[in-house]
Amino acid sequence: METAVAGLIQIKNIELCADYDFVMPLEHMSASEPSSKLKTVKASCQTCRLRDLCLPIGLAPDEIGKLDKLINRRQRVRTGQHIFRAGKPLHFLYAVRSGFFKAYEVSNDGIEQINGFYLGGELLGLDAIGSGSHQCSAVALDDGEVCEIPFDALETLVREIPTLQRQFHRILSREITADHSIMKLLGSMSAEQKLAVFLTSLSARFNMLGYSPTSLFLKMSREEIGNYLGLTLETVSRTFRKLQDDGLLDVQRRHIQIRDLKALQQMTEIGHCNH
Amino acid sequence: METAVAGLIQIKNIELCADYDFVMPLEHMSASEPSSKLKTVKASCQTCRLRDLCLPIGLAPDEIGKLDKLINRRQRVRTGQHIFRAGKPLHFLYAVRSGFFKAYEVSNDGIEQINGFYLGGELLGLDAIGSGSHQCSAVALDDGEVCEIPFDALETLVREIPTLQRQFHRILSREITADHSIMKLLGSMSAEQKLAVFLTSLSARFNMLGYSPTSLFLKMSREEIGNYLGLTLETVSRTFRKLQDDGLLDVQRRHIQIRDLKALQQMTEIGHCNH
DNA sequence: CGCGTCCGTTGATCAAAGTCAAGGTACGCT
DNA sequence: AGCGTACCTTGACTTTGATCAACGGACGCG
Repeated sequence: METAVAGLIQIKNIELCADYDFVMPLEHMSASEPSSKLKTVKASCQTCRLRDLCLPIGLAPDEIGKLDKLINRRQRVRTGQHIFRAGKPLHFLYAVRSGFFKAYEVSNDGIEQINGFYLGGELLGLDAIGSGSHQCSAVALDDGEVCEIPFDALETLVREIPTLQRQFHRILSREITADHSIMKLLGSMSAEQKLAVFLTSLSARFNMLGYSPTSLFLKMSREEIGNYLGLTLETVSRTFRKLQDDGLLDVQRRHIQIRDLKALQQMTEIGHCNH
Repeated sequence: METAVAGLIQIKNIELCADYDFVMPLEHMSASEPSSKLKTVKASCQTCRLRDLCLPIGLAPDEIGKLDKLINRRQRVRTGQHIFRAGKPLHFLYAVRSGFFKAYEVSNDGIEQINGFYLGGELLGLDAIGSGSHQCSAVALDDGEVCEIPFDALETLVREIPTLQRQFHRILSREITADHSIMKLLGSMSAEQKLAVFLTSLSARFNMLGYSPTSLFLKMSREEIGNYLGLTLETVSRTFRKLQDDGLLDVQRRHIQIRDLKALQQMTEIGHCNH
């Protein structure tokens, strides 16, 4: 459990990046977001430690410079704050620099549906491009930072820099393939498999960001996990228990210690699906 | 039931478009596809009746001309033929001109997962952009035609024509939002709701193409519907029965006559979801 | 420090959909 | 025409996970 806590701290540390001055704190989200106190700083892909995971992959230094000029600011976001809301016009895409975000929709019957969780290096707001307004809302489940990318300017730059264009298309396409995996999960996996996929996916993403792949601190509740995986919160809880009893995990509420990552990954593949 | 058959015939008619000469029949898919006899013709967006649904939306006539130059051919595809296979490198995207297509993946445990069904005006192969090779296979469930769009050339043209760029990005983004709807469906709807969504979606798409929104001829088996919706084929069959007993449908195997579209659409929204 | 709230756990019960099995129907092929 | 196969339907039974309910621990706040 001490290690789990260490994992947590590590996750939080990603946002520490010394070489930027804070520009004046700014009330960004006006009336509709009374609790917002988003600090903004000049963003820089040049020195961002996520530049090999994010939009700038493969860009030459001068091209990254152009991209930097376009991304005017980096925003600090506190837990519980929204970066955008469903229905609002699309002005920016948001690149996650640090923290942990949830994208969700609320249907007119008032039921929430979580579309995904987003970590460092991932892009939020792509589903808004089709209609020009955000389909989902995005909220921080942990303190973090996002880079604000003006969409129109990005499209213009994308026309100038083929490598950037290619990368942008890749990102859009990968969002599609990721959704296809989730569709497979939702349509044909048992509760146990779903949770195994969920954990191994988180594990891999944390690992990519340089954190422990086995010591996870979950930023979301059991209910949110269940919502995302098509399960009830009780089933999520019981399934965590089951995986713990089988010796695959140590579960201490939101601190998850993966004891047997191999076995978890195998559960992901093996076809004891239903249909 | 006669009307259902009429619907079917109508669907097939879309591929009749008199003003193109058939170029020589061509063995397109070489060794791996022994049954292929794909005839190809010069494609033309200019005169395509789907130009307001497809990639050329909003383009000026001269811009459509440029797009035409790039899309070198239109291919006839017979029922059961593949247009591409998972694992093959991405050379082309395919715009459906007519017919009915299924995109699916087979995981290494041999289980098929259907990602979607594609009708006229829709684009196949978008999930290949991320990795550069096709993630899924695409097969015709009915005779039809597809336009072959060289992806590299498309990216180049997209850089030249902002309107085309915008439209391409919209299409990619809409694929994402469509997948999100399916995720919601898979994660939180009852069998009855799933089928209602499935039918109303098909109905709307047929309608958009100019066909009857109430008289559907399904090109896929119960098993394929179930696979897509996260149900077994038996449940699909029973649920069709239930909807028929409730007076919403007439079901004659694959001929579906929608008796109460309004009611079907309402089932789609109402929140007797589970979690 | 003590209280209240939120979140997670656990148990008992129930229902929806999966599984297994047995026909039935349409359609293509010889 | 007759046969065979693939697909669909229907029934009986089982199972997984949802639902309802009670409780317990952690944390924040007065």
